[in-house]
Amino acid sequence: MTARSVERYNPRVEEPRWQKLWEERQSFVVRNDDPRERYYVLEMFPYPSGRIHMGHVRNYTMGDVLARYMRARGKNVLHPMGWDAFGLPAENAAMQNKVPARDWTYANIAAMRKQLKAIGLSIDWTREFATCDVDYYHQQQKLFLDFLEAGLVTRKKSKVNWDPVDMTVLANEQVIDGRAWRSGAPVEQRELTQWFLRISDYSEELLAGLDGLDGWPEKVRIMQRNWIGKSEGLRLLFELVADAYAGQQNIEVFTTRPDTIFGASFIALSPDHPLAERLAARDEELAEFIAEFRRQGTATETLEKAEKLGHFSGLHVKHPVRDGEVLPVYIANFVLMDYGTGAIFGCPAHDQRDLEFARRYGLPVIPVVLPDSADPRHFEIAGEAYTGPGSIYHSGFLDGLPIEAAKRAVATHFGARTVDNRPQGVVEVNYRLRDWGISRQRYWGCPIPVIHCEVCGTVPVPQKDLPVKLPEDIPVDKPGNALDHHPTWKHVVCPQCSRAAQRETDTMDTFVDSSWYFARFTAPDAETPTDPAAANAWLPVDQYIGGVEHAILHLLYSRFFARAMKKTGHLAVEEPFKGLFTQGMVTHETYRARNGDWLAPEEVVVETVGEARRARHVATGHPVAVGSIEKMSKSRKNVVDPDEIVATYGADTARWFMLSDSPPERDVQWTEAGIEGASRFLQRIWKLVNDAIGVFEQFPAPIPAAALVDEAFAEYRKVTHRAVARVAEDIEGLRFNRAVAQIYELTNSLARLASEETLQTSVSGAGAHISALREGVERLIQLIAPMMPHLAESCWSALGMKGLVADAPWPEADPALLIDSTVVVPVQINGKRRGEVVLPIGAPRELVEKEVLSLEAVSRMLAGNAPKKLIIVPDRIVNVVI
RNA sequence: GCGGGCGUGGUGGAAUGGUAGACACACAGGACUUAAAAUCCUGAGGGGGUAUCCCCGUGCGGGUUCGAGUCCCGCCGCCCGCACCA
Repeated sequence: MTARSVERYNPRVEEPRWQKLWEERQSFVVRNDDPRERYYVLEMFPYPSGRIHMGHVRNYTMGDVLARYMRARGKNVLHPMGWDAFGLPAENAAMQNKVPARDWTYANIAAMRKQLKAIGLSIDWTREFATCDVDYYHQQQKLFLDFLEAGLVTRKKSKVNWDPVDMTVLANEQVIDGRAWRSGAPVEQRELTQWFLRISDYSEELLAGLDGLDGWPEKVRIMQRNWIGKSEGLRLLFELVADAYAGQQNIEVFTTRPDTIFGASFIALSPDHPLAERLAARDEELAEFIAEFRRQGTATETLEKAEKLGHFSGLHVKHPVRDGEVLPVYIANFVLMDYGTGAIFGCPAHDQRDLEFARRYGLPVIPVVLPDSADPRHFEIAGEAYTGPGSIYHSGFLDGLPIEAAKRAVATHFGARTVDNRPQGVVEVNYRLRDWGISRQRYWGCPIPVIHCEVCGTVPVPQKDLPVKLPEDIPVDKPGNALDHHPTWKHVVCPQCSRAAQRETDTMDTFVDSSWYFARFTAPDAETPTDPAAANAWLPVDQYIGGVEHAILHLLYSRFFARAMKKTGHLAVEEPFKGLFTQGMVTHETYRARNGDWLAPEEVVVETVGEARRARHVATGHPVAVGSIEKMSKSRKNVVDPDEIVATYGADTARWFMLSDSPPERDVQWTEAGIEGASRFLQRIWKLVNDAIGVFEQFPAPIPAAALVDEAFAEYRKVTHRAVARVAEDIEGLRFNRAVAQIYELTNSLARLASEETLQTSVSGAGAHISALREGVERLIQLIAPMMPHLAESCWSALGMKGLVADAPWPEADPALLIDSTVVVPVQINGKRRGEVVLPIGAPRELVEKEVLSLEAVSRMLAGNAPKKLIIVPDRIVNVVI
C-alpha cells in the first residue's frame, strides 16, 4: 500500500459544501422548454407536522436515486417538492399553543424544508408551494367553479358524524367506539347539506382505467377495484298485497342472484328506507327498533358480529313467480340504505345472512340451486347456505338451467312484464363507490367559493372576486368553525341581486388539495390552475412513490381529478400516474421498562452475549424487555430522529442504509448495527479512492492504449462493466437493494486491485493495472452518485475529475466486457450436482459431451454404461441421466 | 367471511424452471497494537468423513419435470386490505 495518509471522510464538512454548490449552480432547476426527453419523478408530498421522520427519508431517497439516475441518463428530470399544508392538526395546535394555524404551518414548513435540504435531495426548489398558499387555493377555487359549471359538483343532504363539543364533523376514522377521538363526546348522526364531487359518475371509467395501469402494483389495482365495487344484477318490483296503507304500491329491490327467485322467502327493508320510516309512524315497536338500530349504527365496528335482527312490518308482497303465494316484509338491521335500493329479497338457501335471518324468524328455506354432483332427493341446507355452482331446480321454467343462464332468463321474464306501467325487472349495474363529500366545517382549508342568497340560491363567487381568502384575525381558542364565528367574514352581498347574503363557511376536504398538486408542479406560477401545454408535456408522472396507505383514497381521487380536469380543459391526460411504487415502512424494536413504560432507543443499551441479546435502561441500569418490531411511532417511542442521524453519520450514510438490504416495497428495520455498517462502507469507499490515488501518483506516466487490453486485468474490467450494467437495470426496476449488493461486489473487487499484493505482481503490466483501477474507481463513484451524492462529489473531485459528478453522464458498459469467453458449467447426475466443466462460450455439443463424460465423477457413476440421456442447456448446465 | 401477499442460515435478504444461501449484518478465529477502537485476512446451512468424499436441507404433504425455493393440487402459519354490498 502506498503511504498516503488520509483523514477520515467528514460528512459534516463535505455535505453542506456540496449542497451549497448544487444550489449555487442551480443543478436541479428544470426548464419547461428544455428539448430533452422528459422524466417526472414524484414522491407523495408531506404534511408539515414539524419534523421529518425516517419514513420520509426512505421515500424521498428512493425518488432521489431515480431522479439523479435519470438526469445522468440525459433526461430532463422534474423532481419537485411541496406541502400538503391544510388540515386539522394545525387548528388543534393553534388551540393548544395559542398560535395562529397559519403561523404554525409555515414555521413547520421552514423547519422541514431545512431538514430535507440536509438530506441532499436533488429537488427543484424553485417550484415549491404549499396548498395553504393563497395562490394555490385561489387556483383550486377556480377549478371548483369550473367543475360546478361542468356539472361535476352537487349539493345534497347527507348523514355525518357530529361532535357536539368541538362542534365539527368527524371523519369515520375519528370516531372511536361511538365517541369523538378528541372531545370524548358521544357522536351524533346529523343530516347536513354538503357539497359533493360526482366521482360516482366515473365509476365505470375509473374501473376500466385500472386495466391500463400496468406500472402499478397489482395489489393497489385490486384494492381500487374492490372499492369501486361493481356488481351486475336486476332491479325488481314486488307488488304489495292490497293493504290499508295507502300510497305505496310496490317495493323495489336489487339482487345479483335473480336466478334464486323461486327460493325467495321474505323481503327485508333497511331501517333507513322511506317506507320503514313511514310505517314507524303507526307502529311504536318498529319506531323503537329503528331507534335502537341508529344507536348501534354509531358504535361502528362492533357490528361485525351483530346479530341479524328484524321486525315484521305487517305487510306482504305477492310472490312474483309462485302464483297465489305471498312473502312477508321485514325491516332488518343488516340491510344498507345506501346500496342498491335499500331493500332485498331474502333467499335463505343460497345466502348466509338470509339463512341466519330465516332460522331466527322461522322462515322457509327452499333450495333452488343443486350442486352438480348432488342428489336432488337428499340435498339439504343445514347451517350453511350453498353459494357454489350448480343447476337450478324447484324453479318452474328455470329448471335445469345453469346459474348464469337462469339469471338471463329471469331478466327476460321480468323485463317483459309490467307493474305500474314500468317493466317489472330491469338489468342494472351497481357500484359501491359513493359521491365524494368534500364539505368540512373547518377553518384551516380551502374556502368553497360560493355565496348563499335567499333569493338567488347558491351563487358562485365571480372570478373577479377570487380568491376567497381565509381571514387572519380569528380567535385561536374557540372550538368549531372559525369562519362561521367570524364577525364579518361571511357577510357579503349577493353578486346577482345585491341583497345581503352569506358566504359558504365550509372548506374543502384536504384530499382535494392533494388531488391535483402534481399538475401544478408543472407550471407553479401559471395564472390558471394549469398551463395545459406544460401539464400535458410532463404528465403523467413517470414514477410516483409513496405509502400504500394512500392506495385507495388519494390515488382514486387524483384519477378522478385528472378526468374532471380533462373535461374542464385543464389537462389532456386521464391517468395522472403512469408508474406507482408503494414503499414499505421503517420499523424499529420496541423497549419497555419494568413498569410498562415505553423507552426510546437512546435510553436503552443492548448487549449481545453469545446468542442472547440483553437490554438495560441507561439511567437506572434496570433490565429492559425487548419487544416486537413495529412501525416507528411516537406512542411507542421507537423512533430515531433523522436530524440526529445526519448530525452523527451524515446524510449519505442514512440514504445508503435506507436503500440497503430490504427490498424497497417491504418494511425495513432500523438498527444501530445497520447504520454503523453503512457508515463503515462510506469510509471504505473514501479509503479505496485515496489508495487508488496513491497508486496513480506512483505511476504518473501516461497509459499506453495497448495496455487497456492486457489480459491480466480483463477480469477486473469485466467486474466493473457488469456492475455498471446491473446497477442501471436495478435502479430502473427500483430494486435498490440489489443495486447496493452490486456496488459492494465492485468495491471488494477494486479493493483487491488497489492492494499492495496486486501491485507487486503487476510491475510489467503496470499500465493495464492502473487503467483498470482508474476505470473501476471512476465508474464506482458514478454508480454511487445517485445514492450517496455528497461522497461521490468528494471522491470525484479528489480523483481530479472535471465538473460535478451530478452533471456527468451515466457510464456506458462495454458489451464485449459483459460476456465471458469461457463459462463454468455445472454437471448434474440425475439432477444432483456432481461436478463442473469449464467450456468456451457456445461450445459445440460434441465437446460438451466429451468433457462431461471424461469427468471422474461421471465415469464412476456410469460404471462403463452409456447414459440414458444427456441434457445440455448451452452455457448453463448439463444433466446426465443414468 | 371475501380478496391479496409472504414463509429460504443466527439476522436482513439473493436466486429468466438450471451450482440454493449472492451481498450485507451479527458471530468466531487470526494479523496489526502495550491495550482498545479502527482496519485487514480467514471461517461458517445441518450432519458424517475429516483429503479433494457422502447424506440431509428453501413451512408441511403430494404432483408435473432430465431438473422445483420457483409451476400445479391440498394443508399449516404470519402479514395486509375490505367487510352485513343483497
